[in-house]
Amino acid sequence: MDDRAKRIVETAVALAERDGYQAVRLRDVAATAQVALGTVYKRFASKEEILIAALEQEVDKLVARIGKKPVPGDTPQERIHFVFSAVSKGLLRRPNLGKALVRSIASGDPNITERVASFHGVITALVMTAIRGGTPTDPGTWGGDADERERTIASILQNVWFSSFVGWAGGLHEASQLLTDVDKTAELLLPA
Amino acid sequence: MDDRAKRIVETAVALAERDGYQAVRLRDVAATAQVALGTVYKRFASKEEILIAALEQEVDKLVARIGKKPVPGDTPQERIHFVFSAVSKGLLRRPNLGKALVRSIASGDPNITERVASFHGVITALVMTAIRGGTPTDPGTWGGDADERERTIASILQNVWFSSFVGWAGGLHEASQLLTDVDKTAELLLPA
DNA sequence: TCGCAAAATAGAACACGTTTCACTTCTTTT
DNA sequence: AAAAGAAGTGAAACGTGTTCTATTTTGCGA
Repeated sequence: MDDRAKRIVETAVALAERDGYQAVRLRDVAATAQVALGTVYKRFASKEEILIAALEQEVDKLVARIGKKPVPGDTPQERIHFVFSAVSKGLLRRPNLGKALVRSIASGDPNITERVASFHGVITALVMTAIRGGTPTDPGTWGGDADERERTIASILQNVWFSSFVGWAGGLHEASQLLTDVDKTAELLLPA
Repeated sequence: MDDRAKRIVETAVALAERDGYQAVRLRDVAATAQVALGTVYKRFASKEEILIAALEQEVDKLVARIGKKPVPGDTPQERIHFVFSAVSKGLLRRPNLGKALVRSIASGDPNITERVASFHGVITALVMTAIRGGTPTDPGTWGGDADERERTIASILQNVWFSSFVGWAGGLHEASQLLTDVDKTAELLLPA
């Protein structure tokens, strides 16, 4: 990502953080990033793609923060709690940004399908590492039949988390319910 | 809902079904429904609200179809499969409509929070009935402490279903994965 | 039936995502 | 250093959601 693209994404993040999705007006983004509107569209195909780029940036920061060390916690439950807590933190601390990103993720835009899939993939990898313990960015020993159950559990946890995240973004419940939902699910799915 | 409002929603459904969310152009809706644009906005605050009204109509049809009889199936798993199958059917059979409705549900628009909550409430009720067996529209004996576990399970199942639904709408996977995800979750959560 | 308030209408107007275009400014190649 | 092409710019223009207004139509109580 070149300099201009970085400024564009940073500006979009700042605007989303301050006043939410609808405040990310591309004319304002362009002006604030000191770039022409046409340049914005030379870098990004749409507003959604700018926000997805912002999401990727957040994910990169997250992985840089927690990906290098083994997931802390003595039980799968504790480690799962830690991972989802870390994932949620950045998004909940800036609610307007978080809601704007959810909206993009859930927009259904076919042009961003791959990047949304990649986002889900990163979360899945983190959760699987949390279940069995270890370091997220280590390949470890994956792929065997015995992983099937863990993969299913990771997928369920991620679905619960994501759905609850969307619910929070839509005003259905408080942020605290995110971790409550995940914890309850982990409790039922994992041997004590 | 008066006559004009009905025509508006019907038209929106028809357009969404044919060509998806972006094809629900309110000028077209108005013209096809033989109504002025201003009239559309007297009935509905926004495009999202029209689509949410369409969702409510679908939900009503669903409840009319499966709400009066006991949920069929001898085990909770079978009954859960039946309920989610029924819920998904109407939306998957008309994929463009389904995707348009998901988009509205997940839009995060605060003006529709209550109606989205009500939608989730209906699904939850159906699922809880499926878990213990019985007739959805019967009050039955709810609310005790012993229901807590069932309520949690229902909520998890619903979250998994919804998240998978959003994933399908975004092109992440095939429609068939919806029921696969739910079945796997039910298998892990419920005593055999 | 008359008169009036509410509802509906046609159409203009505005906001913002997106596209297009004519022009300028870099960068690279020779 | 000059030419050529790539990238950036400013501004206009288009589509569609949303709002506004002036006018007409409708329904209803007197």
